Amino acid sequence: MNMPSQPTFRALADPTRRDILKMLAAQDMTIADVSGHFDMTRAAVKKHLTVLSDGGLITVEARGRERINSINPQGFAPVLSWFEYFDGFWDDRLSALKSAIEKDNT
Amino acid sequence: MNMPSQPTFRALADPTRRDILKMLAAQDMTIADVSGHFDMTRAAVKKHLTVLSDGGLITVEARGRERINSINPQGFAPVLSWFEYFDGFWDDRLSALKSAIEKDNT
DNA sequence: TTCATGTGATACCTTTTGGTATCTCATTAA
DNA sequence: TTAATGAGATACCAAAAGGTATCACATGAA
Repeated sequence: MNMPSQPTFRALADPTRRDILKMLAAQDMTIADVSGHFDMTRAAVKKHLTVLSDGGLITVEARGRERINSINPQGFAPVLSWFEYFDGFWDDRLSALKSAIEKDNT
Repeated sequence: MNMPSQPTFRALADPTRRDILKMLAAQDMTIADVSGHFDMTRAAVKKHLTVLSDGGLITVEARGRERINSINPQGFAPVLSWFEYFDGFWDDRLSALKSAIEKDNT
């Protein structure tokens, strides 16, 4: 029943795709919308969107001749559950990790 | 002050490297130790360890002619803090996400 | 209908990536 | 001192990844 997590990790590995996810978190966008924010061809953006879709991180819905790309929160589950594996080993180190996150966000 | 997160995301993108991290979570290991668990050359494993080190996910300490590889919990901070960006957008969807994680772990 | 627009799909190119083979160096044991 | 052992470094290779260029197709507006 577990989704394979590899396509999701792979989708997150590229900085352009992570930027796209941030944009889609703010609002749904067509491919043309997304392309307008990057210095690359629409075809390249389309490829990134396909990878994101394969990773389950976005969903695509047709509306007329447009394709609405939306972020899919559930798609993050495989990654987050993978991280949870380590919780058991970090009983005492976990607080150090959390403070590290605080610093990183400063 | 922010560490660049790209090397970390990149390090996590490979399934072999994620397996190595799980092994190192259980116990520190030399390169030979890690290599014993995979059907690939020591040189290939060494490359993976270098990528993990570049991503800040492990630390390496010399002990005699051996190199002890240890997991570095703080190294996960850039990734976890990246995920936190989305929390603001998922105020209401967050519960759906969490239940999705539960399912994924079943 | 006619034409512009949003998208899909394919071929092609360059760089990166994951892997092997091989040689060398440093350290430890005999 | 002399092996044997653990590891680093380099060259090399095939496949995957990120990108462009280009053509085809469906939909909406005039």
